[in-house]
Amino acid sequence: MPRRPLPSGLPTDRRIEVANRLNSAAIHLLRRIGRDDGIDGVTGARLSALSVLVYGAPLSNGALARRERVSTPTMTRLVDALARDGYVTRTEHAEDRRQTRLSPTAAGRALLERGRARRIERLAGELQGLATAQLDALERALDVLEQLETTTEAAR
Amino acid sequence: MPRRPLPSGLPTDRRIEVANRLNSAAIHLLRRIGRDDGIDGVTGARLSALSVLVYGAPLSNGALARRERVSTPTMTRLVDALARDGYVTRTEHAEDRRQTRLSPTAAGRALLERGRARRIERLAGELQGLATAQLDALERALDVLEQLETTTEAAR
DNA sequence: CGCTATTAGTTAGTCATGCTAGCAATTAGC
DNA sequence: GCTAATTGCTAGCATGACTAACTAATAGCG
Repeated sequence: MPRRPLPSGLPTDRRIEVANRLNSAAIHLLRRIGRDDGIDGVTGARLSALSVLVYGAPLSNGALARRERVSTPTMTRLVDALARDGYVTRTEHAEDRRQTRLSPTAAGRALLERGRARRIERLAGELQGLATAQLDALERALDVLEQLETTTEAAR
Repeated sequence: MPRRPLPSGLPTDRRIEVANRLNSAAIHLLRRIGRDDGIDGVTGARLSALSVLVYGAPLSNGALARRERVSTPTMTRLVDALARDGYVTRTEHAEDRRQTRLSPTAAGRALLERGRARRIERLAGELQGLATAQLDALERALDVLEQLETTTEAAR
């Protein structure tokens, strides 16, 4: 948890300072909410992939991997786990049998929509103590980060 | 990258929505800036630990683990890597020889202060296109997240 | 038509990070 | 001085990321 000005007091560029803080904040956030989710077994990476499916199904493995910015083998394994746990189904593509059509199951949708995954509940619980203005601040930053993501994506 | 309102349009609690977005944003952020950093070999978790040391050295392994909220074995391994790469030194504690005194080297400080680590450079580069108001928004959210962290810490 | 090239997905093997359990060394307490 | 607690480390497990290489299917071209 980097405290603001670096101790040596160098005129560190503001963007670098924000970058350092973002790095730590993201790591600490994910650590706090944990990576295994006991009963439902839905870890962060799996949840994130599932959320994309809920918004945009059906998608092929490759398309989902690109949206999530991971390699296709990585996505294969994430989908393996989600399918094993009954949150996602794989069906054949009608025209191109090389592809897999991925879709969320009802259970998969429910998991996301009701914030049922343990890690999300845990995080939401932490947010409970925040004032409305602070929640607003988080939302505005998320808008920026998500926009950053799409522009970065466009540029690749 | 969860697009805002869930498709089914359930009156999902606002905190749960923010929690979902935070989860995905953190995961995507860390993925984008990469996890191995080639030449300098300084990954996210290592950088984060190093930054705590730069602000608060000397610390023992256990104290650093507590601040970073990881187990002591995990911290041992992070410090192993940092020491191997010359960013941190281990010395004996004068009074209690069970403890290790951890301090950053000059190289360790430089890495952080000048944003030299690849992942930080990469992230700072992405931030370059942002307007001042957007950087402000990020900073305000980071204040909230960092405060959240200390309060959560107090409650454990 | 048939061979080659491309594309999609999966499998195999590697590395970084987390964890818990258990050990050795040291310090503290009775 | 013996026992208990603390500290750090080693070992072994799981997840999630990657690249390389394989299989299956489709597309393209002579």
